[in-house]
Amino acid sequence: MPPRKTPLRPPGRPANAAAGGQRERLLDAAIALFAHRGVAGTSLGEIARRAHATPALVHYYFGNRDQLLDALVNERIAPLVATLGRRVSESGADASSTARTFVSAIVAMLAEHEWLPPLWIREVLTDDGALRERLMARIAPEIAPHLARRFADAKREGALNPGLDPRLTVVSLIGLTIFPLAAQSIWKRLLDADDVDADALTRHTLALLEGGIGSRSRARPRKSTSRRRREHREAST
Amino acid sequence: MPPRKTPLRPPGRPANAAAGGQRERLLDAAIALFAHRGVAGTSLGEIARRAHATPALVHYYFGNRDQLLDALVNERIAPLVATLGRRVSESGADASSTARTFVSAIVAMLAEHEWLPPLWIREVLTDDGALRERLMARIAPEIAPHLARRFADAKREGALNPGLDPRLTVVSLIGLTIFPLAAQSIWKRLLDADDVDADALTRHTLALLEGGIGSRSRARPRKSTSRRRREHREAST
DNA sequence: CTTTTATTTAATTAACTAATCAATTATTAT
DNA sequence: ATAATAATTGATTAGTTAATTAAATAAAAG
Repeated sequence: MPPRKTPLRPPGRPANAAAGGQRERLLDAAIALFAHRGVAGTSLGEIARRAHATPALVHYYFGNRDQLLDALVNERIAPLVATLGRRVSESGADASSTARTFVSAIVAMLAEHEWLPPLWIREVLTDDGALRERLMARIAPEIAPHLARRFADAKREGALNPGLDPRLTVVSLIGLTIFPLAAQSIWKRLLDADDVDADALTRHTLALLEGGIGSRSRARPRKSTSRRRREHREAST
Repeated sequence: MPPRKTPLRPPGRPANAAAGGQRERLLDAAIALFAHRGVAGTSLGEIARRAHATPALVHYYFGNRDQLLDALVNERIAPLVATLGRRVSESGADASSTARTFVSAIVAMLAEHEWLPPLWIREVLTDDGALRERLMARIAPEIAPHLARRFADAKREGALNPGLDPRLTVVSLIGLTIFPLAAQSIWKRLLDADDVDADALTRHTLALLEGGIGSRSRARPRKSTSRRRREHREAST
């Protein structure tokens, strides 16, 4: 009585070649959906549907949601972070160049894998994010503390802006990169900035890190009202 | 047959005074839960329970989830943003002082209302966030474009670091403030930075905006033809 | 005393969702 | 060829949870 809608694909093992890489396709679908609607908001069935497969197949390959997440972290995220870590630790020893390398590398990486910023925001930044513990335990410690140590050393040697906290400097760098990429759709609409691409973001951010917000080449309008007492710094070039 | 567990409170209007401000308590509970588990991840029943009320009461006051969100935005978020907007637009006309005012004011505001950063991250930044459209439509336009215009003017007058994009400058400022506050629990743990409070963040961020990451007082490492010039001055530890 | 307001309990309605099984077919190894 | 294994499906089950409404009740306001 239930008229078969359209037996899209009959059961049984499919004639090979066509079916190549179902598992990877499932991972792709999972990533895309997780980035869009969050891990908690995505059912295994949806993942399957998006990959033109069935819920049972997801179960076949991954067992359950948790193991799916493990696979996702191990096979898709960890390698990216490892590469980033390698690049940063190979960068020059001085703090500024480390920071520059980090910014360029992370922007490039996030721009190439556009699913990563939203996923990060949702599932790492968020208190009950499904990836937070996994990433905190395994991959974040490879980069952040390392950077913080470098900045602390630099500060001790007087090579860092003395007003900065080395640890917050790490946080600032992440805020200056992940956040803008994750929020793209908002500010592009709000500020009419469709023309801005990853490269422009990198250049802008590097300029900010290089010289701060104000222009060095001009006499600052002396503004006595605020606490701008500290005119000790030499605006040398 | 079902033995009445404990009729915690009998039906009917309660002896007044004790019950004052149920509605506000429901809003408080909603905010706290939304910040923790997200709007989609919070049932009206949970909100009620946290406010020591019943699901039906939520319905009585707000009708449905959507109207609850409206109330939340109108009564709790919009006023905060309006105040912020006022402060920024009253700030001095030059770009640097506007930026400084924005940073101090937004950090103070977010630190005072700790539910706001996580809520923002989850429900505004996120593609399907429950607050995105509401905020984009009503309150974001009051601040961001205004700032962008100021920075654009400043750049034209040579009062802004010429490497900066005025629109991205707005984005950077937000990334430097909301993000660190939203991610506190992560970096405090990861970087062992429990001592850092909102004030320290403000100072750090203002210093970064003032002078960038490097120290001005030192001879810059002469531009060695490429960055391959990494001598191992590797400090201790 | 009547009406309105605030509040509860209980019932109704409406979904999904994850997980597992048994059946089915293709491929590979023998 | 045949048997074993791998890949895949549809169907079923059972568990969960949520929003909404209706009816009941008590206090407060008029």
